[in-house]
Amino acid sequence: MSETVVTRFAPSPTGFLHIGGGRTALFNWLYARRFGGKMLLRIEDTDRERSTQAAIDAIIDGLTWLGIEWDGDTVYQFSRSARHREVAEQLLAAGKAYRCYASPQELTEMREAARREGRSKLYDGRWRDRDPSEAPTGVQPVIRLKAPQTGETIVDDQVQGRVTWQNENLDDFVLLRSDGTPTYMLAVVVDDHDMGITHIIRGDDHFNNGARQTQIYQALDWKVPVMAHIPLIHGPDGSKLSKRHGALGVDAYRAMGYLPAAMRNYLVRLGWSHGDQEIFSTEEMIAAFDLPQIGRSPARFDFAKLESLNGHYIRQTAEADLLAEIEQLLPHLAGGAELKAKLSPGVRSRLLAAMPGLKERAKTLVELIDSAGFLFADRPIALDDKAKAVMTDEARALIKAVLPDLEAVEPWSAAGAEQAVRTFAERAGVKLGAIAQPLRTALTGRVTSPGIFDVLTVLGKAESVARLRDQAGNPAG
RNA sequence: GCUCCCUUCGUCUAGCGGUCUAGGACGCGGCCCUCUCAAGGCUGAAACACGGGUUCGAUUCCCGUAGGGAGCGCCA
Repeated sequence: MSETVVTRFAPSPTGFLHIGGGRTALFNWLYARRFGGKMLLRIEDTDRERSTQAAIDAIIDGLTWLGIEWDGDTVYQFSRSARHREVAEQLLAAGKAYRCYASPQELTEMREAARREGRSKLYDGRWRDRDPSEAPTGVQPVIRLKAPQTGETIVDDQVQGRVTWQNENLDDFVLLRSDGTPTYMLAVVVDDHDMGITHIIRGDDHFNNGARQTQIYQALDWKVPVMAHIPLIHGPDGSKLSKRHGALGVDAYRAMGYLPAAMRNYLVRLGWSHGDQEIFSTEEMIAAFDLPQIGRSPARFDFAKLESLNGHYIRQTAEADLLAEIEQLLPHLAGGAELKAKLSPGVRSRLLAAMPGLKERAKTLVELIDSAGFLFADRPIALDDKAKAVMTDEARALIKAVLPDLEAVEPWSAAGAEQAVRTFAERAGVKLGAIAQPLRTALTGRVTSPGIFDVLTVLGKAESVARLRDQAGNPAG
């Protein structure tokens, strides 16, 4: 009878939800879903100095945006400190832990001396076997685990394999601080146990902690959960992921115009694979995800691939959904508010009509919004530098010459406009491109845009003609 | 310094002793399509870190070397 899978995501609220945390959460979520289990969320806020409500909000927002849902109530670790203390006392009573009266200064000196002499910086166990009567008065002790000094501690990790530590290389670490609050090491074990966690999937940076935590489980005679330590994500140059590289909050990725589905797809393929498959719907990820396919080497973060994936998902998304995404994104963008104000029903329907041509060309939502700028620009249309170079005297002359043909198109349609322009080009003895580029420039102010006949259609006859007249040099009317 | 981990194209990866003249994807080059830019199609360049073993046979197993990473707090 196999037990139900229970995973957890346990971030410390000392900053935003970064990309590595997002992936860890995704893996936990996928694993739980795959095996019909649950994923719990625990906020590790035992560091009162650095934990903030803003960080908690950012983490929850980030997970929500990524589409990762957790089960049950969020557990706040700090609220469980009485229980943590209780377990520390229990260990003390059982002789599995002891009080250490060494002061922080004393320990610093110990480590410095160890370093000078080329010895290990581990705690030397100076209070391990001392008689309690020797305790100095007026000093609040910490409680340390009485860890085994011989033998070995084994972590049978699902990703890293079976790894063995010689116990002499592990020390008597602190369980309870002198102020009576638990350390991370103790709190994690107690909470994971009490919450019924069966699988711990977390970053590789916790791998060494895995051995220490195993010792706590053993001292308590509790069952050690299955562990899976996933490799960290590195920057493009292979070094630690820094802010400059992409160690941004997931909210930053939203602001850059990435879609949650693209983000999930990119993240799931960072360190995990399923044969040659690159594109995964959420259902496919859940169906295929498992621990053995997680690689053991760190992956570098690559914006180019993320962009490519994002472009794919943008193209896959229905026009109306894209419009909704854009409207949700606007408040997160600089200058988004003014743009939002311009979204009248008329502009929205224009945007919707132009969307097929727009989404084909955009790698991010921000690019999409930018390329849609001509739809709500005011006349006369401002030309960018490349557009100015196109707008030569000949170009103006061509626009002026084709205008009457365009004005004669009735009813206004892409097909009608196309026929008029093609016929004109033939008559004038110029290639279609020679007339299309000036038209595009006059209509959009840019040298790239969706197909010119689509632009004409979306803008409508009156607006198109007016914009063309602006550039042809003829004042309207 | 000590402990632990990692090493296939520039990047993400497939590969779990012979099927590898090493596959896919992103990126890059070329061609096609074409009103621009994309998208799409075709195509090209591009990798098993190095040195020893084990084996009839190593990208795959073992040991070194080099390089990279993580940890060594009364932080998490």
